Amino acid sequence: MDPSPLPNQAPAFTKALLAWYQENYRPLPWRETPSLYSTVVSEFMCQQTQIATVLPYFDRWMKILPSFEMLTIASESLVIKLWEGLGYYSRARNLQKLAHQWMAAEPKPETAADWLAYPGVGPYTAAAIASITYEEHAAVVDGNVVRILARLTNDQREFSDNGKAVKAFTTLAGLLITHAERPGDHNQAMMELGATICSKANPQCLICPVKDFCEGQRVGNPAQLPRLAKRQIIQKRIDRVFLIHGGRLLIHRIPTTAKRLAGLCELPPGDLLEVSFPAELILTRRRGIANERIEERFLRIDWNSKLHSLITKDETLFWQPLNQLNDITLTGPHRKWLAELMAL
DNA sequence: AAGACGGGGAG
DNA sequence: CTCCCAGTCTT
Repeated sequence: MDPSPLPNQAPAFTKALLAWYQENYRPLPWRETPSLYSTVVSEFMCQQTQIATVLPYFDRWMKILPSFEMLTIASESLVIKLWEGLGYYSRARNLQKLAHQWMAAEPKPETAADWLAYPGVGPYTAAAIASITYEEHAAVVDGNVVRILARLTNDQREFSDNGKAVKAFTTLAGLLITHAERPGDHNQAMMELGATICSKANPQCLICPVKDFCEGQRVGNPAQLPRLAKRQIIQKRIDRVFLIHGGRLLIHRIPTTAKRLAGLCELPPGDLLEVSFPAELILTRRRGIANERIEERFLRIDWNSKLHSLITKDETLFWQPLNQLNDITLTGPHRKWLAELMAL
């Protein structure tokens, strides 16, 4: 006899899930002394970023900017500096805008619908804030939840992208949280389950607290779900210059009007300085950006008068003293690779 | 409905 | 090396 459909078992499901969560949750810093502010900050940082990466950033941020009010007072350059290396810098700018809006708001936003109007807050973050801080029965639907629900229902559909999958499981996620005693913990438990037990690779079905509700586990291959189409990877290559002159390093400040990394600093692109071979190739590094695969080649060039005129003419190029490199905000990889370049 | 947005950890 | 993660915004 087939088991009852999952929605009919929602009360028992959330009960089992919460019981497991209470005994097994990781003591993350934003769970120690929860507040609206710490919840908002952690949710912004965790967008598209793994928890382990976020931890040191979160701790430093909360020490320096412990409240919405402090965040509104801070300079944008400090905010970006604290975000250096996390990526998706619009999150940091949106977070500061949000702080300003929240300070001015009266009455204060509480529901997910209220929060959805704030910059940088989409369906996921709105539900997270409303459930964790205000115990609203709003379900988060992210990659973790999609994976869990696809396996629970043994859903074999193939989704062309993550957005489609999220939409497909939003209704079910909402049904499951309806009867949750503590909606905030229910949502966090779903994410915790996805991060630890119902992981993408090698799910630990034997110790899963909701395996009795899982059609995927009952029928066959939960590890194969969900079925998501993979995206094409684009290959790129860029040459950059590593030039030190008079105790200063040549830096390129990305225009604030740029689409990506606006306002941040980087090692100057070679084409900006009209660098041509032969130049001394001193380091090659690769990195991924979204669906791009970028190879960066670093060239050592010598200072000359032609460069001087180019640099003087271009306002995005400037000299930064070597002992003041921490005063500028570099892109994450360049911050890291600069140490290697200096050692050469 | 697509594409853009950054970076790093895991396997 | 490849994959993809506590998504959102723009076009």
